[in-house]
Parts: sequence; C-alpha cells; structure tokens
Amino acid sequence: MDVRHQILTQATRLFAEQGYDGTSVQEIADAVGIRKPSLLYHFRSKDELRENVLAEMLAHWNSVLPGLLLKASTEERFDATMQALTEFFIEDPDRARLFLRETLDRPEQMETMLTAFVQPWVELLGGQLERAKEQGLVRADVDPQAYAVEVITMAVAGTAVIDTLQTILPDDPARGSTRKRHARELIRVARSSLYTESEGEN
Amino acid sequence: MDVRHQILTQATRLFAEQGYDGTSVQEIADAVGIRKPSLLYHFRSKDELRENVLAEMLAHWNSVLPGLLLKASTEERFDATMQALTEFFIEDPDRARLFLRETLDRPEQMETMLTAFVQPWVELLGGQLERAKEQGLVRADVDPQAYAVEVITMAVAGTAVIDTLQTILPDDPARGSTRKRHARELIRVARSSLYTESEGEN
DNA sequence: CAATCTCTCTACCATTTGGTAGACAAATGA
DNA sequence: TCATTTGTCTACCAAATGGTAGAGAGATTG
Repeated sequence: MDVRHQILTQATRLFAEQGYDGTSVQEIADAVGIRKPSLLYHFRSKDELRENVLAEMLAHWNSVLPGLLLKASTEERFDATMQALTEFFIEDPDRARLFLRETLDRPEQMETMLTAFVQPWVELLGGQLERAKEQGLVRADVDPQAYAVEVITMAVAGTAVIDTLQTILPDDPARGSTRKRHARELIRVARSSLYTESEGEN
Repeated sequence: MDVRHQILTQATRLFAEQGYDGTSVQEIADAVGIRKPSLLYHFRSKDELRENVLAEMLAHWNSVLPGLLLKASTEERFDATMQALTEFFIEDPDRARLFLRETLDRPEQMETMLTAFVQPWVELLGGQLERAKEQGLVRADVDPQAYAVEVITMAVAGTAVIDTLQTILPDDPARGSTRKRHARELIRVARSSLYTESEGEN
C-alpha cells in the first residue's frame, strides 16, 4: 500500500516537471526504486497511472471547496476562495503545473472535468457577483464569469511558471520573495479590478 | 525553400497541440506530405527543428515590440503594449500554447530567453509605472514588476487555454464570443487594477 | 556536355517505449 | 500444515522512436 502511494507521489512530480509524454514508466519506477513490472502490477497501464494521479489531486481540492461556499458575505466568500485557491497551488506548484499540462494535452477530457467540478461554482459565484453589482459593491463593467476565468487562469498559470519567471523580477528585498510577491500582487489585482472603489480598500 | 517553411508551420502547430515529446518527426513529415529523411535534410535533428520553431516566433514578436516603446504617454504606451500583447497571442493561440509549453518543459532555457528579451522591457515599464505612481496616476499599492508578470501570464496562459475553458463560460450572446469576452475582461482587469479611479475610467 | 548541387527517396539501425509471461518468495488464512 | 494470495522480480516482445547511408532524379553551372 505504501508503494502505491510512493508511485503516485513520484509520478505526480515527474509528470508535472516533464509532462506525461516526457516521462517514461521506467523513470518513475527508478525514482521509486522498483522494477518496471512491479509498478505495472499496481497500475495496469501508464494511462491508468495518469488517471489516478489526477484523481488524487482532484480529491484533495474537492475536500476543501465545499466549506468555502458556506461563508457568509460575498466579500468573505470571495476572499476565502481566493485564499484557498492560491494556497492550494502555491503550497505545491506541481499541482498547478500538472493541471496546466493536462489542460494543454487533453483539452476534451479537461472540458468534462471542468464542467463537472468548476463550472457550477463559477456560475454560482457569477450570480453572486451579478447581485453585488446591482448593489453597487462590484464594478458595473465586470463580466462575472469571464472575470472568474481570468482569475483562475492567473492563479494556476502564475504559480506554475513563477519560479521560471522570477528572472524578470529583479530582486527587491523590501518586497519579499518572488513567490510572496506573486501571491500578493495576484490577490491585489483580483480584488482591485472587482470591487468599486469604496469597497475595495482596507 | 517552401518546404522548409511548411515544416516550420506544421511543427509549430503540432508542438503547440501535443507538445514536443508528444509529437514525432514522422507525424510532422506526414502532415507536410514528405518522408522523414526529407524533413531531416532540412533540419538535422528534432531538436534543431524545435529551436527554429521558437526562433521564428520570437522574430515575429521582436519585429512588433520596438515600435510600442516609442509611444508618447505612459497610458498610451501601456494600452498599445497590452493591445499588441493580446493581439499577438489571440491572433494565433498556438503561439501562446507553444510559449507556455516551452516554459514548462525547458525552464532554464526559457530563463535565458526571458532575461534577454522580456526582462529589459519589464524593467523599463516598471520604472515608468513607478514614476506614474508618484504622480498619482497609478495606484499606490501596485508592485510594478510583479504586476507586469501577472498581466503577461494572464495574457499568455489565458489565450492558451481559453478554448478549453469556454465550457465554464455559459453562452451569453449579449457579451459576444468566448474569445472576445476573454480579451475584453483581460484588458479591463489589467487597466482597472493599475490606474487610480480618476484615471482608469473612459 | 559533364560535373556538381539540391532535394527526396528506400532501406536500414540501435535504442527506448509500454506492456506481458511466468518464476519465485513471503505473507495470509483455512 | 497446506493452499492461495500478494507482490516483486528476470526475461522477453512488438512497435515506435530519432537518426543514418546512400541511391537517384532534376535542376544549375562550369
């Protein structure tokens, strides 16, 4: 049972780093310290391994999400979700890279996954923002669903590539580490482009 | 000479769609309608082909960029650059996908490329924003370089995956096509999170 | 015309790929 | 105790991979 988990861990890491096609079963087996047929005893094919890696990540995220939607106010809910979203990926950038790679490699499969897991939530959030707009809390020119998509993209992709992009962020000790700066600016951009001026400040 | 260009075109398409490792030389040759050794006559290895594909894209971008920096005002320059950036990728999403994949697959190589091509410009733009901040045109809490990175990420990654993510954007004829909505919201988010309220509206 | 150059081809090659067969040892359970 | 299950291994396999050798057709040039 422990071996199975080790395989998943190493596969996640290698798929995220080198992609599915760029990683051989042999390589994963080596990383775990077993022979290839031993690995294929636990997962009948490379493809089945991939599916399990993905399922594991999704399960993790699914255990966090429901709680977020129970928050009281729009703003509280938004902040909590943004926080959780960025933390989930920043905590382990491999997740972001894997997610991004799967979206590029298997768009159709990702579409069904997104429809099942993300779309209902975007629609819910979209409706709430629509109502907040009427109350003047949220800017009038926001396209709620499109906004949600932009923010998710920024969070996922930003985290996936931030370590590479840090080259173009000249060191500025006063502002903290590159990752911190990324996380802070991401949230600032998301907030300040959403709320009307009177609400966005604090 | 025409064949060479056809190879580059098909390779760009296939690398963007399936990734470098997910695309065989055979497949590219088939797409062009020649045999594998004929392809390898024009490009001595798969790797050399990859480099040329990348160089071609970079050349295209480099021919556009210099003009943008000659714009008069900060705001004009910013708008023109954002426009060009989004257009460049939206015009052909394969460029965005290719760029993203290379960043994931070969981060070190991408770092040197970014240092050479993108970093000077980010630094320049950063300085300008810093000055605009002092004049009160730009929000006080902006981290200029980090902001630039976020916006670039959003533009590139957003365009790369928008066709997949459209599933979670329920059709809304009043707002136009998915790509249009993405482009519009991207620019809105970028602008409204940058300028102080008095400047950002028009 | 003869020689060279450009380009495409067929035929091949070593290596790596995902995957299988089946032997064997240790644990498990009746 | 004996049979079965669980898990790991060695030895293999067919197919696909990136790449090479070298023949030959067509155009170019001395």
